Amino acid sequence: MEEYLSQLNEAQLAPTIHTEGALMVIAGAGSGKTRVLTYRIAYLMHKGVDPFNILSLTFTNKAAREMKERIAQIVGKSEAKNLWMGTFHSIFAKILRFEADKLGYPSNFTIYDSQDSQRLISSIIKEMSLDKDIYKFKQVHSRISSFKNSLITVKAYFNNPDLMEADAMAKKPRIGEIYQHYVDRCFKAGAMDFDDLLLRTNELLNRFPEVLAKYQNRFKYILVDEYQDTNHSQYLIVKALADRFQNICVVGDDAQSIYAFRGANINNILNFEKDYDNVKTYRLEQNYRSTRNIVEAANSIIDHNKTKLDKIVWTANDDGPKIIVNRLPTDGDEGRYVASSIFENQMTEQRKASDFAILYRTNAQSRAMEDALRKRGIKYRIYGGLSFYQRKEIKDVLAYLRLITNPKDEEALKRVINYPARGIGATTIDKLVLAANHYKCAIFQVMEGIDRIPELKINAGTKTKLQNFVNMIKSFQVTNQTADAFTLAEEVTKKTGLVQEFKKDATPEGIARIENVEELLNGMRDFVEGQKEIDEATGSLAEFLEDVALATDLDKEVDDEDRVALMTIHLAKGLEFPYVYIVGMEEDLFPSGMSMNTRSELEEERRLFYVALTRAEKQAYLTYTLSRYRWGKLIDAEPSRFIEEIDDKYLENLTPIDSYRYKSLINTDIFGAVDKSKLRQTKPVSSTPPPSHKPTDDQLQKLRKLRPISKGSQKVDTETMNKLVPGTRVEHMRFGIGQILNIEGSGQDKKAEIKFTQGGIKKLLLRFAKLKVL
DNA sequence: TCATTGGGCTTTTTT
DNA sequence: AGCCCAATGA
Repeated sequence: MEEYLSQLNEAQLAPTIHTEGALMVIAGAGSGKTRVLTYRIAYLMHKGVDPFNILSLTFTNKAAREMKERIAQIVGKSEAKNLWMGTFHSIFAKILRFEADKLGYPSNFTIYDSQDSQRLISSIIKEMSLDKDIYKFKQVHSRISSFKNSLITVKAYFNNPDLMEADAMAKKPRIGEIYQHYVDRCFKAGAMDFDDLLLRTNELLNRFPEVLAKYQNRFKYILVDEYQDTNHSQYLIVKALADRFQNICVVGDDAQSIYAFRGANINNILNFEKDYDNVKTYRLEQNYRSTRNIVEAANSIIDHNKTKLDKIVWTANDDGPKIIVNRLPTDGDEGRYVASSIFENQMTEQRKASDFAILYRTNAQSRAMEDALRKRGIKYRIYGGLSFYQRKEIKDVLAYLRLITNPKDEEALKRVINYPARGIGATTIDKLVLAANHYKCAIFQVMEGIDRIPELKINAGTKTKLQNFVNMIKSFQVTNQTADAFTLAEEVTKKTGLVQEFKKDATPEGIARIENVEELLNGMRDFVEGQKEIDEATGSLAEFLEDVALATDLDKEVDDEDRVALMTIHLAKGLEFPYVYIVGMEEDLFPSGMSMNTRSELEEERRLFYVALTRAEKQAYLTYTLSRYRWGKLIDAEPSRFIEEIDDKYLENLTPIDSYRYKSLINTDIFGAVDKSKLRQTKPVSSTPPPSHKPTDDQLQKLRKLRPISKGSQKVDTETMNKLVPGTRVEHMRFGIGQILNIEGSGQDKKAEIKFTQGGIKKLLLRFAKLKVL
């Protein structure tokens, strides 16, 4: 047996060497699933499987890179580099580039990021003269995105009366038309958005049996990490590719499913056993990462969820310190507390800055943390938020580069055609767009043939300006034939006047902008150098742009500087830190006010909390405030229900509970009044205590049986609930005024279907919806 | 056509 | 409080 396999425990070894057939690995937090995936691939290769035949889909590019490095250490670099390993988006973007002509796309198609998509949708809404207050571009985008992720094409949409009716009821009857225009415009621009990378892959595999066969035969072994976060579109791709050999291994943890909001379907993992023949399921339940206190506290949280797979996470680690809970007056104080606590731990425990992470629910919370850390002189790095490649100045440079590789790219064109200002104004652009729509071609093509379209009525001066622009781009295209990406980019920033434009601004921000552009150019130089080492890569501009489009903030190489990490909980998935501070543990923030209306949304927030807590190896801190700045205003806050849900024995409260402030929405009746007699009622009923050492199989069986499925502990005043009958007019905090159409379910699960004057029909769980009878 | 200003909107999370 | 966009005047 290979030496590396001895590093695995029994539970990890079994799925690692089970190479044939379909298997599912349910892996608790910190149970070593990455190790299983890595060694499994190494093992396959040792058994003689060609790396070309292995497809491994990961959640981030960083995870892929790290796994590849690890595998390279075991099987050798030259073998490992042939593995197909990456995110769904990056792997299938490569395949789509190769097969693009079959779908009528150019192989150098652009990838639109969310901002590009939203700008395009915005302009479509404007061109259709629709009310932008009703058709909000972000909402429309997310609606279209969800269609695409469910494989609902424009045609399918118009064939589905339910969907159309739902949009009509929401006062947005023209969503379908917007969708139609959006798809057409993307296609015409030679652009795919993020969702297209999956949708078009499905199209490719469905429409072309020979292509399907080719990739089925190629990918004899398929591995999917974070399977619980795959959406329907991804699910179908995997299913199609695995169909022939059925050598598929999916790894996931239903308790860490946190992407339902972008279409992830938890049923993919819950139903895996039905999808393939003879599925073998393995469980990794021993946590190696965290102290027992943290593991058990996390278990006590997830116990509140109804929908979950049977799984008991335990650890042999020490108890460790309790989770510290602290209440602070404001968000500023919260930041100062966290900063000084980090400072203290650094001193007393001799810890590096990189041993600490501050996790929050929303990016907006980072500011208070930053300020405090900066004042204390603690180095930090913020991940996510406005990522490097989303900054305006970077996008400006990239837009020129995009336009050079794909002149049809409409969003890139509109971004730079008059930046820096060259006298091509909105009127002219509108005319061009109109003509492009009319002739069903790209704007750039209209500009090239401007002399042949006299009806445009563009005056001679403007015409010259347009021609100069076209010629400039064309000359860059010539350069692109011979020069590498870095050389070209340098020329572009100079000749377009971008550099001069940026230099006009001498403010600190302006200087930072120039530095960012320099950093981008340096990054391109590194890229060109790096690509020379890879066989298939050409170091072309197109390749660089693809990497950039699909890069996440986590992927960016950083100097090895020792810094505290600040990020959202979503971004922290898969990472671990000795010390973790989870800040903003307040109702309406975490759980988010947007996610408290249905049980499933609330359960997702709870899983998010579970993810946050299980990032901690040694010590976790939870903080909340009494009031915090939101939307520029100081507003009152109350502690998150999630704090209450953890059994007290795992917590050390630095600020004992002040009973009148400590009210949770659960205890608030539907009229908003607080029933003080019920204040402490939601303390978790002590369930079967989690085992403190490795349980025997017998014990595990028993625990699984005893495990309560639902708590159903909150009582709601039935009398007030009974007032809510169909026809009642009610007011909701967020959705405004509406009328109850229907009531369903009973007791704790009673739901009302409500038609709101604005925002359409919503189904709300009465226990959580703060409804006022009118 | 361009620059400035004021108003409105934002905050859920991301490939 | 900050960002983006639209309206306004030069």
